[in-house]
Amino acid sequence: MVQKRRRGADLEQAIYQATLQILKSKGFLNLNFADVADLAKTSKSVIYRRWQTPFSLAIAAIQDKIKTENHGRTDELTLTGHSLREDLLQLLHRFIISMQAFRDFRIAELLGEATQKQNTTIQQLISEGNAIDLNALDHVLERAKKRGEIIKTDLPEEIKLLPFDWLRFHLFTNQPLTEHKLELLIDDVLLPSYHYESRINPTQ
Amino acid sequence: MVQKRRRGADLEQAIYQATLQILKSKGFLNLNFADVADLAKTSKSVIYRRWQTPFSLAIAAIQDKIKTENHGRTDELTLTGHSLREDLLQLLHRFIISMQAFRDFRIAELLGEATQKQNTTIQQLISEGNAIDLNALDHVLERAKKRGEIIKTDLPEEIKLLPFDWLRFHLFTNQPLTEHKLELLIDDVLLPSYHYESRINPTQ
DNA sequence: CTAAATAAGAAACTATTAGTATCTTAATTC
DNA sequence: GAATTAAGATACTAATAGTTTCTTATTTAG
Repeated sequence: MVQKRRRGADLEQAIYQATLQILKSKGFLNLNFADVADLAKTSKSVIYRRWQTPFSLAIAAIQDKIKTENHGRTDELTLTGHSLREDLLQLLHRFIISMQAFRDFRIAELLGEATQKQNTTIQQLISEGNAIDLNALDHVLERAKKRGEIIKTDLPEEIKLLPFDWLRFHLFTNQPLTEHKLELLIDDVLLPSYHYESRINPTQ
Repeated sequence: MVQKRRRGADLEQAIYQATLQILKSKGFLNLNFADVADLAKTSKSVIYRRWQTPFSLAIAAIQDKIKTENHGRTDELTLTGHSLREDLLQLLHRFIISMQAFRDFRIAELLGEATQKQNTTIQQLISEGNAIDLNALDHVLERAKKRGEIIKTDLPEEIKLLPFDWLRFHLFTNQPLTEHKLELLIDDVLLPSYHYESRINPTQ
């Protein structure tokens, strides 16, 4: 006998898949429960029972994808570079790859809604992401220190997060993220910053 | 005799003012023609005759404000610093001030809509802004060069725009833009980057 | 100064759609 | 096998975006 009705986790997965597909094709601003229900071959009421708004559904679907795919966590990257530069390239390359997945879901559109609602889930996702990125960068800097390559590893968190912020900004504003830009960032900004000897302010 | 009906530019200004006020208080996502009409003490149809969507109205209102107030253009700033560091502080401080005005209008919410529509007006606004910022930074670097302070003025545009991008990212993600962060950016990133002697890649 | 043209403003109307409620029945549990 | 739970279908309600029509104030032209 064939199943006529899905339920529970099974059904939920179908809804998440439909949600992500619509996010990709039409974007968050055109995401509504009726379309998701149609695509997932279920009913509007089923979705209303589970989520309050298309926003919370979208967040849930994305979180689910992150959870199941564990998408390119930068802190689980095994670094094989023989220099700070190589390690940084590896790290930020991985970061870009994992970000591309989000670009597909047009999360930039979600951001507006999130800031409006002072959404805590999004804030949490961001700060979790930041923690992972910080960790990864610290690892890179430690390796460089051991190699005897650099002077500074005590940079403030804001500055350590700068490369990730900058790349995310490019993503949000739909500016292409190329390998070349990555090299510019590393050679012209990050390496000088991490190598810089003193933090004396030449205020004259 | 008192005017009973405003028209033309007069009326348009009233609509712009109402639009900006609603952007401030409720944000773009809650901007609709009916509310604007009410607040501007005019009629919905008057607005529909002029603009297609709340989005285009919002853009028009913001553009109008930029035009009339010429809001803190960084390229018209007269620099008085006696060092690169001081000039950078002055420039980026001014930048932050002018950005705050936009923050009030919650343009982050607009961004989602803009990226969805591949909006050219926004793209144009951004690239105009970039040109102004580049210009201003070049001026700062030139002054430093004349003082004999720095080595590099031939950085690629992407890198010259980095401080502005970073600050904008903070704005969009509602992270506080403090004077302290500005100093970190300048001391730990920009000065090292602009001073860095060689661009040899230490790939071993 | 008057007639014609233009555009503001009011109001009613239509269509869409978000959200809710109700009911039937499949699937699960006890 | 009865009772419970939840899926899925359908219909309903309320809100509102957008349109249309009409009246009249204001401007322009003769």
